[in-house]
Amino acid sequence: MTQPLRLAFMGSPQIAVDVLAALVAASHEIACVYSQPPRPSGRGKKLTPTPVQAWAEEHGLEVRTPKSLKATPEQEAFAALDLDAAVVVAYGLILPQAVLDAPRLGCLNMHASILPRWRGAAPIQRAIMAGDHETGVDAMLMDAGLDTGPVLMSARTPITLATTAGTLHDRLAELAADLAPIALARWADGAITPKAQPEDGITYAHKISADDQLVDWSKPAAEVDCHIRGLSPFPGAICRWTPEGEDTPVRLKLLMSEVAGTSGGATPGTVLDDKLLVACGDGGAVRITTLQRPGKGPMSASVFLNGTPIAPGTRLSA
RNA sequence: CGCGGGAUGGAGCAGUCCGGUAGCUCGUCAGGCUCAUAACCUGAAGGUCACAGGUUCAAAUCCUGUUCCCGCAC
Repeated sequence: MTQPLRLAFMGSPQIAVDVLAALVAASHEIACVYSQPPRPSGRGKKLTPTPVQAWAEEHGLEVRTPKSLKATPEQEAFAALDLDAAVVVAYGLILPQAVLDAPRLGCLNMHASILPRWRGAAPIQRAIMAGDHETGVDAMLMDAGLDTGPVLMSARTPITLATTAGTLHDRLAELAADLAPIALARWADGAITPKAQPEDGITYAHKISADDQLVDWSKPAAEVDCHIRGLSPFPGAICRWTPEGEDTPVRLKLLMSEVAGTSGGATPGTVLDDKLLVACGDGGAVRITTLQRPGKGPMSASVFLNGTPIAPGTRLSA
């Protein structure tokens, strides 16, 4: 193994914590941790630090939470750390050129897709939603573009019909935590030649919007299923259901499903049996197996239906 | 004080507005039917209705306070 390196770590969500922990375990010196500033969140709208900040403070690491790195003083403070390298995982801030150039070995980013596919904010969800059969983690050298830098190393993992954004996230976090120290060490040793990303196959993983959550029943069953799994458990695929005898639709969050049966020509969105088999657009159908309603936690469909039967013929909308 | 929902046998819910016998679906247990079953039939067990006060002849239900849980927002 190589010499310990003097590093800065930049990241915000849980997946970044796993990588940070791996770097600490690999005996690198973490000179400073950067994370997004605490935001009002959680019930009661309390100011909550990011998972990375919380973890770093627990482990006695210095934490900085600037709103932006555009200001010269911030950049000078960063340069003054006199770093070998910075490791960036889902930080959420743009790194100006001055920051990218400051560390001796540059800035390494761990990205949760096989680039150039799914550059951007939500690669995990987008890969499942698009029906990809494989994804992975890339370690790459950052440049000024959005996830455009040359790739150092990759780790791949399959996506199956049982994969959700949640399980995939955990799997990729593991891979990223394994890969980061290795890629860093080999890069520091000069053992890797960075490989420019292919020109072909570029896609962008745009942030999930509220509209992206809505289920479009007119799509083929397989796509509806991927859509549901790709947004589970967060932020969740949404459809609306109007209980019998009421006017106001209830927002249902669909968390797990499987392709099953046929629509028999029924209008997409029609419930076909008493176990939440829903007609889709290609003559196929999807069975909802886990769901959640407002004010309640996630529930398997059978449990949900015990207290809230939904009759065949009921129409679900987006 | 960000907004909102909730606490009722083991699970999910109704009942609360308009106080008066604890209800539904499922599970569990026993028995039956069946070549057989997660199917079907019959029966049974299991609840201080979150907690504490108050009003009342009478409170799951009305009033006051408390605790705990959850959704939205990320």
